[in-house]
Amino acid sequence: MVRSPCCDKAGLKKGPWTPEEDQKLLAYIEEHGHGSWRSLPEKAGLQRCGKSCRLRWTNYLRPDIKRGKFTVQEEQTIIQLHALLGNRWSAIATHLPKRTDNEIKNYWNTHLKKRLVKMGIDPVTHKHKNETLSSSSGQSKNAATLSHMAQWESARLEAEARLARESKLLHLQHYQNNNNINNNKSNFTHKTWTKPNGDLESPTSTVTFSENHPLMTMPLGIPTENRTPAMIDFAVSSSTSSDVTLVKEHDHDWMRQINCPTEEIEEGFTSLLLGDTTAGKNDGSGVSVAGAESDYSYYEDNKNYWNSILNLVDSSPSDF
DNA sequence: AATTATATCAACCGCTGCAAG
DNA sequence: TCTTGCAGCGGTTGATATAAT
Repeated sequence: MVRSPCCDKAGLKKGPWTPEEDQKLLAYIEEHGHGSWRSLPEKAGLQRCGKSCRLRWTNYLRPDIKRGKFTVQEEQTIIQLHALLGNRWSAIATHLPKRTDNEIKNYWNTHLKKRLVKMGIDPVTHKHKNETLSSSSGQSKNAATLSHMAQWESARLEAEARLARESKLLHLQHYQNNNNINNNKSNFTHKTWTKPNGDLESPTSTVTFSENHPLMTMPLGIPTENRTPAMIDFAVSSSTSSDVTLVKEHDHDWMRQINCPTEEIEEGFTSLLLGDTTAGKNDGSGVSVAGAESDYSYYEDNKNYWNSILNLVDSSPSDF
């Protein structure tokens, strides 16, 4: 199916947005919500295609966007999630709710990727270059495990995205209903970007609806004895929750390096990916188990492990 | 001060997935 | 089941800013 790009339409402006255009777009969305992006430009009096308007809104004008320098913690989160998810920027962005996928992508390409390369780490595989060459059987096994984990994680994200879409639809209906009843401009931000409980919500976030669905109902309060150190540390890296204290309960080498200087972070994460038993001591976390268990239990452990991690992240929205 | 190289990031392009008809 | 239209995603481009020579 071949369609000509919407922006090919004669008379439509391209390129940088002017303050006047920004104002028109903002004013329209504040008044009516964006509705159909396709029809928005005409209604808003803009000589732009809907796609351009959507991009301008989601990447720049949205009121809940955090701009400026990335914090070390944000960098760490991006690196960790990139190792898990690859170039799935929107998925990564859901864990950094105030950052846009475009911003994260740019930051990765201009800063983080280069930094990893400088350190001799392949930014695609997150492995040390020299380690990539030597592939022992143990490493192959870990690579296979990682692949299982990635597949599982991928399926989970899809389910999560689906749920988010459904929730968003409901939310939009809620907004529209409210808007019909009380078209009060000053309430815009609240009506559009907040959950019923009043918490801020990113329009692109898929992680803020967990309480509404059994798939995401694993509470933050996983019994301490059932948390793996990696789970705990990952949660710590993603939030400022009370889990912080738990780090002290587990003397674990891997993600604890989150709190170390940046140069050491990737080292630690790469160790995880490689299943480096020296860096990621096997303490039952399922991450760097050495050969004794069957592949099946291996898979099951990891499945539970990642489920726990993602649920922990889900239930502790980042707040940088 | 002028020129060139490099870095940054907003915006565009083309593709994919999904939903509705 | 197929077609169509739309939103969203990821890769890429190009304008601008900054640093180096």
